[in-house]
Order: sequence, then C-alpha cells, then structure tokens
Amino acid sequence: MTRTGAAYHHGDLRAALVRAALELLEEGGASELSLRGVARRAGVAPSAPYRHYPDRDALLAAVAVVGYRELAEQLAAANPSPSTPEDLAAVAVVYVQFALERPALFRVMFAEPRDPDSSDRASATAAVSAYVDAIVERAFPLGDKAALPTAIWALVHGLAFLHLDGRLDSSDLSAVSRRVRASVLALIAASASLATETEAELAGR
Amino acid sequence: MTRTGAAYHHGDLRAALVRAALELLEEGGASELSLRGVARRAGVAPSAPYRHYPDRDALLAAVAVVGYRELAEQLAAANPSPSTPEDLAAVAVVYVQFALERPALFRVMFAEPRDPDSSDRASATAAVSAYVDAIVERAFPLGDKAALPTAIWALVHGLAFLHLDGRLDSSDLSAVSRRVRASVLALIAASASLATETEAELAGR
DNA sequence: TGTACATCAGTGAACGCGCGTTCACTGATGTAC
DNA sequence: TGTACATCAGTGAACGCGCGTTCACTGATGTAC
Repeated sequence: MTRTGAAYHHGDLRAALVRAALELLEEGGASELSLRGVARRAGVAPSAPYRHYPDRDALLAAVAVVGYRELAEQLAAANPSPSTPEDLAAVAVVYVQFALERPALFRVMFAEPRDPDSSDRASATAAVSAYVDAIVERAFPLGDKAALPTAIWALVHGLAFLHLDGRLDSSDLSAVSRRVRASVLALIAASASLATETEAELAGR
Repeated sequence: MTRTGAAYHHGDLRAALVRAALELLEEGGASELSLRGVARRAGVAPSAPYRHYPDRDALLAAVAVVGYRELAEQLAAANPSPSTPEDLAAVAVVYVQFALERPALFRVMFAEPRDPDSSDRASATAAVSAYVDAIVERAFPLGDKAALPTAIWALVHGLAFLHLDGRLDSSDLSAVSRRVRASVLALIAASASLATETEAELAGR
C-alpha cells in the first residue's frame, strides 16, 4: 500500500496477507485471527483475500506453514545436528522460547485444523514431526524403540503449553529454561537406564 | 424445564447451566461455547444466565472447575495414592484418556483465561497442580528437586494435546495407552539414574 | 389462616458488533496483430 | 509502435448470522403482621 504508492494491483498480495497475519499475531492481544482483520491490516478490501485463498482456513494454514518453517529454522540455528543430551536440551529450550515469544502464532500452528485434510498444513506438521524424530533418532539410535522421540516432543510441547496457559510460572525466563533443560536431560537419561534395566532383567534380575 | 413441568422459576438454573454446557461440550462439534447456546440448551432466555453469572467468562470458569473436579476424581479412581512408577504411569494413562474422551471440555479447562484473575479458575488449576505435585512427591520423595513432578505433568499434558490436535495418531487407543505408559516410566527411571550419576560425579567421576 | 408487599428469577425485545462470504463491478496489465 | 481486447486482481456494497450484553418488564416466591 505505502510501498508502491497505492497501486491498484498489489503486487504480491498473497504473501502480504500472510505477513499481515503474522504482524497481527505478533502484536498479541487478538489471538483469534479474522480474515477481515488481516485484509484490513494489509490495506485491502475484505473480499480481496478470496483471490488468493479459497477461505479463511486456507489463509490460516498458510500462516501455520510459515510458523513451522520459522520454528524449524530456529531449532536448526540452535544446533543443526544435535548429538548429545545437552545439545537436545538446548534445542528443547529454543522450542519453548519460541512458544513464549510468539504465543499467538504458536497456537495457530497447533490449533486443531477445522478442515482436517488441509494438505499444506498436514505436510508442514508432518515435517516438524519428522524433524524431531530425526534429530532425536540421530542423537540416540535405537534408544527405546520409537517411543523416545515422541516422549521428548510431548514433554517439550507440554511444557510450552503449560507455560502459555499460565499453569506454570513464566515470569522468570531463565528459570523456564532451566526447567526445560532439566526435564529433557532426565528423560534422555532414562532411555539408557531403561535399556540397562531390561538387560539386567533378561540376565536374571 | 421438563423436570418440574415448565416452572417459571427454574429451581437451580445455576447448576443447570453448567450441566447444559457440559452436554454441549460432550456432543463435540462446537468446541466454542457460547452463552446463548448454553441458555438455549437449558431452555431459558438468553438473558437468564446473567442472574447467576456476571458474564460469559464466569460461566466458562464454572464449567472448567467442574472439569477439574471430574478429572481429579478419575485420576484418584485410577489409583488414590500411587506409589510405584507403574502406579503413576496408570494415572497418566487416565489423564490422556480423559483428554481424548472429552476433548472440548479439556480444551475449555486449559484454555487461557481471558480474565487472568478469575479466582475460581485459578484455584481449581492450582488444585490440579498441587495434586499432581503431591502424588509424584509422595511416590518419589526428593526425586530430582521439584523438577520431576513438573516434567511428568508436562510430558503427559503434551501427549494429550499432541493427540488432541492430530499431531499423533489416536486411532488405536491401546497404542496410545502404551505410549503414555512407556514415556512416563522412562522419565521416572531417569530420576533415579540422574541421582546415581550425580553421586558418581561428586565422588570423582 | 389470610392478606399486602418486597424480593427474586425469569422473559423477550432490542442494541451494536464483527464476522465469512457473495456478487456485480472496474481499473490495470499483458498479449495478439 | 499502436490499437483491440481478454484476463487478472482488485473494489465496495450487501447478505445473513450468531454473538454478548442491556433493559424494562412480569410472574412466582417468601415474609411480616
């Protein structure tokens, strides 16, 4: 709008809408994202988005996809290929930090999709899942069948939401980080100890 | 309405509204609970609830409180005073089952309160937190400072939401239970092994 | 036991709101010749 | 290089909707004497 001097044709409204949505989410306050609100923010008529997205959900899905990409980038930036428990714990800390820094976006990303077969969103979510599995798997091959990656993801995700929903105190961010780190380390330590115990039991208690 | 034969005075509309809300949540579909919808379900004018609750949030808070109570009852029924890792794992399984069986209620319970100082809701949430802390603490005194109870709660809560939001497959309920059980057992095993490691390190590696 | 009256717990119409979506339209762009 | 025209990407008015909340009201209940 201000960029090209109020052109009739926007240029790249498709991307601008996603950008506007992210801005609105960033500003907090309104956690519910409305199509009209996004259009307003982009400086465009309420009907304009329909040239690019079939409906509101499609726009939300596009926003979620960008969110997944940014989360993945930040995780990778923390440690592109974690190999020790400490590395993994550091990645987990970044995951929770992302949730606390961009709560509204995080909620959009993980909100139940109304249309459960939105392929974009599903594939983005599968990508995150695969990514998490992959880094945990690389760090701890054969850890505890396939249970460990899921357990770690759930642990970190649960920490994120408990903080986000005010069930855990988020006022001291370094305390949050310590808690995330300690939890993840504890869980990882378990996989080794479980294996040992199992061996011991097999060996006759 | 049908009970007393269409009395003008309802009898106990206050409780009936909460019951109606729970029914609506139970029926799934609409995860958003509206004051008007609840009044409609209770067979009462849209303005009637205002005799009992100052606003929509207050009604939602009352619903959440009932949800917390029922969750606590089910957890206690699973095992009133868990003392082994297996006991705790069983309680965790019930927690996730509750979320999967009553997803809409679970979301209302854990949704971010708009009015962050609703005392009813806050105290109910504190009660759950205290309960979780207590049973974990009782089962594993001095486990890993105060980190373990939180970690377990987060793990289980994260599993619940990842299933609820379709990030993990919920089609095979017994597989879900196995995953929950295995994750919790792994995390608990860690507290012992961590303690051992710490001692070993203190003893000079 | 009967009456007068205050209080309580409902009604129902109305308010203003923002929403998602549709529709006929129009201005800008790009292509064919 | 210039003109005719199809296509594209916006506009803006309008639709119907359900919502939370308010307000003056009224029927039922309970209390005082």
